[in-house]
Amino acid sequence: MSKKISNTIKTLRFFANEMTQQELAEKAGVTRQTIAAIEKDKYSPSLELAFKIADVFNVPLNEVFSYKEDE
Amino acid sequence: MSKKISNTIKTLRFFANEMTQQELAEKAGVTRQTIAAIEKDKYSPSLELAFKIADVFNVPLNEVFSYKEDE
DNA sequence: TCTTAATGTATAATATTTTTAACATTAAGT
DNA sequence: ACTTAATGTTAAAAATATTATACATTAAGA
Repeated sequence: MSKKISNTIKTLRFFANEMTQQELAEKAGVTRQTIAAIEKDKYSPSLELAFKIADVFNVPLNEVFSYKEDE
Repeated sequence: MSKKISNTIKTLRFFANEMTQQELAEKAGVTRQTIAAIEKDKYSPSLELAFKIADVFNVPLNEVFSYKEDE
């Protein structure tokens, strides 16, 4: 009944030449812990950070984050 | 040189039978002030709220929010 | 086996978003 | 002119995201 945000960051990192969390963090302008927390769904990022992460991978935001019913 | 988030909430409200800020706020589960602040670019919402707002209008997130170079 | 890079995790401090409450202004209808 | 709904706006509190620091674990290579 309720929707949740999920993401494909780990996969995207893997296909981006196995980019590390650290590298992604630097390119997105945040710390490694922030990336780790988001990857593990500890919390959902700000819209701005979501856009920045998508930009790093050169994909639209909806290829990184989706909002769907959680099964 | 820097990117900024902009949104089309006001327009979307207008085309959604002139939905008020108050109605949108209720449907998105936030207060009217939050909608007003976002409409006026006082700050960018959380990713979750961005998704909820898009859901209210039944459009993808990128039809509500965009992240582009500011002129 | 030893090192090292990468990741997992936790906690307290800081920053940002969101709420609550309040009052002002605008536009429309009567 | 009066009323009312909608919006503009502000300030302080509460909630959530992010940082900084620190230490543990894992996997891979020398």
